[in-house]
Amino acid sequence: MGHRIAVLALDEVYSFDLGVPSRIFDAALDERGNPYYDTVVCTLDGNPVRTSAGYRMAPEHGGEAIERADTVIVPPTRNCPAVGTGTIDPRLAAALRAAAARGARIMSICTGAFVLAAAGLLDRRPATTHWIVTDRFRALFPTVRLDPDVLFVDDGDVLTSAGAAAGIDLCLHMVRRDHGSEAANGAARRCVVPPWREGGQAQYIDRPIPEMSAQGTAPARAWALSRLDRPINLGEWAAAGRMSVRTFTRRFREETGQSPAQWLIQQRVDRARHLLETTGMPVERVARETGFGTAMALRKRMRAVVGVAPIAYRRAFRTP
DNA sequence: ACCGAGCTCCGCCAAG
DNA sequence: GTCTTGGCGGAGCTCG
Repeated sequence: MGHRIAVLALDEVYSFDLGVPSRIFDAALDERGNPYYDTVVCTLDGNPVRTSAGYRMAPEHGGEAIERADTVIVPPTRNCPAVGTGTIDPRLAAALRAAAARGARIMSICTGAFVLAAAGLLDRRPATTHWIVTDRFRALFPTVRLDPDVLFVDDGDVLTSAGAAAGIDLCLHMVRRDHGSEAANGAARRCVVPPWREGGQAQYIDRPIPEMSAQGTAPARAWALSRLDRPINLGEWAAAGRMSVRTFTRRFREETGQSPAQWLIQQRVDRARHLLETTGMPVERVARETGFGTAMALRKRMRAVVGVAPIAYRRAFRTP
């Protein structure tokens, strides 16, 4: 069996967040259609817990699922004691610490980060949580390097994500990290969600629903994607969107949460990943086709965004 | 390792 | 009065 994931339901767990991991991970399939992950929902002692939505959830697994898991996921709960007092049930803390100590990955969604922090798993480490509880979190856990502005934070064996839907982004990110962007794209397609948003993207976007075509920067983004292999400077890009440079950059950030240049690098890296995974194209050529120009520029960006060099990325994810 | 030219981002502000 | 636009310039970055 593949990678085992245990989603830990605590009392008054939010049912939406509880359901996200199994939905995404069950949709991550290899080229033969076999699942990469084995995802189960459990409670600490195997007993039913209340959900936030007025029904009880009777799990088929208890603490043993946590002991076996390669990844443990903590979704948020309503009236979470960790948010109120900064403390949690000692048995819960012990179970999470034991899992981390044996090398399991620990991940939280939304205010689940309070539980990880209360278990001492985030001390002096970078993390995020829902933007609305930023002050509360800082007051309770001053040693955690909280970044309230991003969708999720991947610190290797500890991953935290922002409010609700950012859990989807983090799950997709994990699939991508483990099995490459083709696998993550496949899972996203099967779940009919957008392929992904990068972790660094802003939590708070003025206009979350980018209006279709209308006015706005959407047509300019499409234009950029159609000529991604060529250099694009801000002036001509803004002109393509029929706006001044100032208005263009302003609207762009409002609509995407990223600056135009950041977004462009993101798109180019995404395309480079795709080419590295699905073709044997030399790195120099991949760099040209993705608008980076030189292999050196591509290497630099890959390292910054993905953390590995192009060749290493291909070795890890090329499907024969 | 360093440097300078050029580009990007964004706060500020005046104009529509 | 309020909102949007876009020019300006400084800080910071990238590239050769």
